[in-house]
Amino acid sequence: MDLTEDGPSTAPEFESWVGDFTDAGFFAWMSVFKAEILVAGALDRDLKERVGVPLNWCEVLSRLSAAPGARMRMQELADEVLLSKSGVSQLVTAMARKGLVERQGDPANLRVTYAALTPVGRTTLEKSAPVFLGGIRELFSRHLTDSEIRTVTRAMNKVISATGREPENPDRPRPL
Amino acid sequence: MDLTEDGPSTAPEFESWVGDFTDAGFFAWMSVFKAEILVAGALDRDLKERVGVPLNWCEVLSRLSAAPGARMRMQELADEVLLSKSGVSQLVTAMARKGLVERQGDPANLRVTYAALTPVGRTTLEKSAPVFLGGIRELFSRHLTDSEIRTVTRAMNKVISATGREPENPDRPRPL
DNA sequence: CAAGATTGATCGATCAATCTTG
DNA sequence: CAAGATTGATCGATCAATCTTG
Repeated sequence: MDLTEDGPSTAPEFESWVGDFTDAGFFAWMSVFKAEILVAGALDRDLKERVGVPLNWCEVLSRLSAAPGARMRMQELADEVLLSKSGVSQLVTAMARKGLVERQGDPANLRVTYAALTPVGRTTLEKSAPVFLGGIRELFSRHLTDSEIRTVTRAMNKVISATGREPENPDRPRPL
Repeated sequence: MDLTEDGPSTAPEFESWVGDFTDAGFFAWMSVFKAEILVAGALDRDLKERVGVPLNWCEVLSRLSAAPGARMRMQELADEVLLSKSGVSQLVTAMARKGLVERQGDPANLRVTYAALTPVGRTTLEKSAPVFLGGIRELFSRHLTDSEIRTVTRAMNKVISATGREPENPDRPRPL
């Protein structure tokens, strides 16, 4: 914990640096924490019920479809969906069992494995994407003004960057 | 999905109601999604490493300490920490095994069970709270302006309310 | 040995089934 | 029967260990 730098909303100097369960930053965090869990949960139930595919799978399908050749290295995929290497390995195994993705080796570099979208996977993506996007709108963005959407995005992207990860890049969108 | 009502950021009528992976609402959601996962993960690792207690446990301790009599019904606790009934039951069993909480029956109503904070639990809370709150500041609120904190809180609380849950109430804070 | 990936053990959470009390 | 809680089966994710290739 570095106490020498001051952020934008640091408490006055005569207060403890720790803050307490009553400060505004704490409630802001709690609001993000709860909103994410509730919306992601509802989204996941929706997708399972209406398309038979969990939120995670939907994310993977959408990322693969946006990648060149509709495929990605396991490592890279793990990074994008915020899963561990082993997590992605198991996930891809499960999705492959359903025929949505396919493992492909690279003859030029025998160390890497690609996860590749199959035609069935693409069809499933086309079915799930409207539910996914509609859910995000109904559960989340519908309740915010354009200005709030901009502020929230900017604020959360700063938080993401501070962890050393890349925020989502709107200039590299995911076409359907 | 209800298509008859219009929210603040609905697309123009000539566009599909579904939106696509490129719209601002989608990127706002992704930013919240990622930020929550990354911050909660870092917070959890921090707490485990420095206090030997996961984020969930810390939440439970803090909620119990804020409750009248430092105890809550299992049901109520489940609701506050966004876990299922069985989830809380197992969680309390695990925490009780470490002596942090205690199950208490109510002689007046034999159906309910209380989870009560023990003295050891209170000591653990006092050790973990600074790490918890410091982590939130370092990982999250430090990177936001006061104005962003206010906007994010208001926006996420609207989203939470729309799911039918209660946002955190700053007028009922959690004293340490 | 480092990079990339997988496997097996384990942990945490949910769901469905069950139990007890009002 | 409904409310409150727990138990057992199962699922998803991680970590540590292992395997293969550069």
